[in-house]
Amino acid sequence: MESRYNFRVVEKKWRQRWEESGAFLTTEDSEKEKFYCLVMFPYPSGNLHMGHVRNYAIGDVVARFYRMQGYNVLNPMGWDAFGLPAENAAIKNHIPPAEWTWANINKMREQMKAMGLSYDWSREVATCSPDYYRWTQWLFLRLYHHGLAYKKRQAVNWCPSCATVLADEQVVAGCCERCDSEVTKKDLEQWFFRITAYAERLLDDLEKLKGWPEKVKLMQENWIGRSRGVEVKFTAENGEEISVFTTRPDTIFGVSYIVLAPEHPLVEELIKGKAEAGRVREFAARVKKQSEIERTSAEGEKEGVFTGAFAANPLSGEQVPIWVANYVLLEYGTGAVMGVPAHDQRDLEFARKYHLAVKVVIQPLGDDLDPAAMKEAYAAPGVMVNSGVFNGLDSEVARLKISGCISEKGLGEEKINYRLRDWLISRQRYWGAPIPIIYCDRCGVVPVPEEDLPVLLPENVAFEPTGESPLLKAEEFLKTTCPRCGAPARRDTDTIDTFVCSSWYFLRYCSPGESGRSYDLNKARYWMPVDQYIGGVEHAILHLMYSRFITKVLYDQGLAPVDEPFTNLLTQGMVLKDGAKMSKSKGNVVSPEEIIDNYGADTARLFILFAAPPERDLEWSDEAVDGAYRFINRVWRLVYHLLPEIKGNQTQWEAGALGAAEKAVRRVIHRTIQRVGDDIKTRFNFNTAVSAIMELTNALYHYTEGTEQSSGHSGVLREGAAALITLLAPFTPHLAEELWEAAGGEGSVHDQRWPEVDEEALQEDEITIVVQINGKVRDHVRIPVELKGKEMEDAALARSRVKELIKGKEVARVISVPGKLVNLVVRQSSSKK
RNA sequence: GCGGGAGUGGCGGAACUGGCAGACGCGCUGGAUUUAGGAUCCAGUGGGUUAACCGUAAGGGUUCAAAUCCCUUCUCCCGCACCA
Repeated sequence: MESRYNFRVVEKKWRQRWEESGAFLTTEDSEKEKFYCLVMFPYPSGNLHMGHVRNYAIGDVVARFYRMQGYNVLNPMGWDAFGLPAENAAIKNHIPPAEWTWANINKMREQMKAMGLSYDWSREVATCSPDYYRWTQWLFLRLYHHGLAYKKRQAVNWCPSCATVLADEQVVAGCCERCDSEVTKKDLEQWFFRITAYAERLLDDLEKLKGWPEKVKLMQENWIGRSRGVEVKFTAENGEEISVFTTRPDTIFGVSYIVLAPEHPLVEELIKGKAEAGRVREFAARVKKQSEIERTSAEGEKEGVFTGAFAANPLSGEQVPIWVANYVLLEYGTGAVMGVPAHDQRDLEFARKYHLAVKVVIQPLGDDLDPAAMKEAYAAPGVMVNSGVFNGLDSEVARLKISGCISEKGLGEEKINYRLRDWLISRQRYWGAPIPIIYCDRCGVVPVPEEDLPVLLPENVAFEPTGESPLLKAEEFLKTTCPRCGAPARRDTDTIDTFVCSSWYFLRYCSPGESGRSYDLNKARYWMPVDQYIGGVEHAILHLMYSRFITKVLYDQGLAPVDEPFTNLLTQGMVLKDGAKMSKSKGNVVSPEEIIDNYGADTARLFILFAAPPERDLEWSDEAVDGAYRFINRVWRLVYHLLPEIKGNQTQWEAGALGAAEKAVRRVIHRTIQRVGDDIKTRFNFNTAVSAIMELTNALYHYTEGTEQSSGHSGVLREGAAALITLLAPFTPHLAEELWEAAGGEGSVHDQRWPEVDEEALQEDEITIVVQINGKVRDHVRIPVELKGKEMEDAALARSRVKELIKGKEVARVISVPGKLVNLVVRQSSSKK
């Protein structure tokens, strides 16, 4: 063993050995309990960034830890390899997307390997490989055949820069999630997945996900957005029925107008022949042109026009004017709402602006609302007024009664609405899995038969900077024959949203080599669900909800062994530098390659795990990296100096015969074993786990330097060194492996069992407790551990310092907490005494 | 606006069920070693007139005891954004 640690040599040596020995290859083993540890696979941009390093370092600690706990651990890695950057590179540099992507994959795989991650590389998958996307296409067909994939024409989100459509989830604040350009609307015929059919289950099953952060569940809950209410039919003067959705049927007598979305199909009927027709059409045209942002921004001015038509309130019979306004969305509910200005803030604002009636139908207790003076709508419960037979009722009661009354009389029905929309999965891009659909003039839409999959992406295509998908011009791809009638037909030129590719990869990892099926259900049954999933919060809605949806669909068809894919979820924070996310434009990027070159993978891993708990953002610090590096060298030196004591030494000791210093060290050793295990397993607090290991290192240093040798000395050192090395193994695997070998350990440190806590070693005879006077710490006292109540109190009162401080005072009360403290509550003694 | 999270030394962060605030690390100060620097080792390091006291965003409360529980306010971060 060298006296100085040479990470370059050592890290390389062990990576080679692990690879040669297949140390991390995994197979199903019914004897062992499985643990599926998964980090979100990356898009192969070609370069690992610090966020990746953090993600994989965390995952690797978890995987290695559970392996040492005796679990059969699946820890795979792969590539979310379809996507726009490959196409952009093709346009810019004339490199085919496949070539570019595979080159990046090879580069990133090397970078990952340099981190010393314990992946089973034999299970690697890439979504752009035909062996994989064949099954993504198969998945599409499964949905298609079950009525869960359908095509429809509608105004969809269009990103002009990516020249493709986007799902609602991929539009962030009116901009493209990927490139930030402003999203516009385009009328197109597109493929959708009927995720709304699963809205209720996606919502209800959130409850099953005990191991998910509340925050993520809440985000999904809000996104799905369930609301219970009633659809009520108002009748227009021309006899047309207008359905409106409301969650507040109790306010129905307060309706003073009806509003339709400008795109509502009934608008044209209503304005036919009316003087207002021109103005309404003009208004509707203008609103449609508004971008998503203008239209939906909260501060946006509510605007509307009167249609000239009226409708009858189904309960009161009252005639109310029908308006068209920009704040009503066609896609939600029925695309029409009832306006109740007195009890809804938006309606009040609208009513004030256009001088519409305000009618109070719910009075707060002990107050009297004045409709003419109201500045804020009253949305809380109260007593019903101006509501016919419902007057005097509590509004909460009235809500149910009115709702019941409406459905009984056939005026409408109770309904649950979701904000979740169907998932638009068509993309007008080349670099994705082609949608396996054929259009035949005779047969119409024909799915590609499963045995004809994959529909291969043509490789001989030209990329031009027009933004148009090259598939549109790929004649040999386009032209095909109808599988049903054999007539000439053409293929769908769109590709499948890459989020579909990534919503089943965790199943593919269970049996990645399968060529005759998407995956082996028995193997999936063994491995699924993922026990620990780790990734960024940015996927809280998109990827995580899509994966849940796809898993449920497969489950319902008997194809997946579970209906929720991820048991536990850890969402890691970002890596920041100078308080901001690392980005090229800010020039605050720290390259993982450089850090690994200069300090080694173990240092990089240790720093990142130590600097902050995983859910929180992590501030990069060059100095702290030095600190991690120093610690690693400190451990090396410690073991180097202990080598003569520990190597080949088999001295045993009688526990009772140990000296006080030896007992103290053993206590630290076993407390550390306990703390590190707890921190990893129950709290993911790798930072405190590392700090505990640092304390152990310090304790061993102090023990070797400051103590005379006594009984059990070498044995205790050996125990301490072994614990230190094994506890470090998940964090700094190369260092641990080298030290393990140097210290004469058998086999690989990563095959060792996690050390057991010796409860006896934790026992203390004497402890220090705190003595408080009136809640302030005034003294400490050593007492036998088992002392309680009165005895503790006596020990405290026996202290001279305590005596001094309470002299002439009366002890009114004593609180003693065994093992912790004694608190004496004193006051000036009364003169009567 | 609604929903969620956070606020602790010079810095990153500890403090698990209310029980010694600041573990561990960085930085800093002093010392040892060294021709020197670096590296290493040891000691110290919340403020404070060095001892009372004050200190966990601010103010109030509950309690023998509050970073931790309750109320009010402020700041920052994240998500949703007219969802009827």
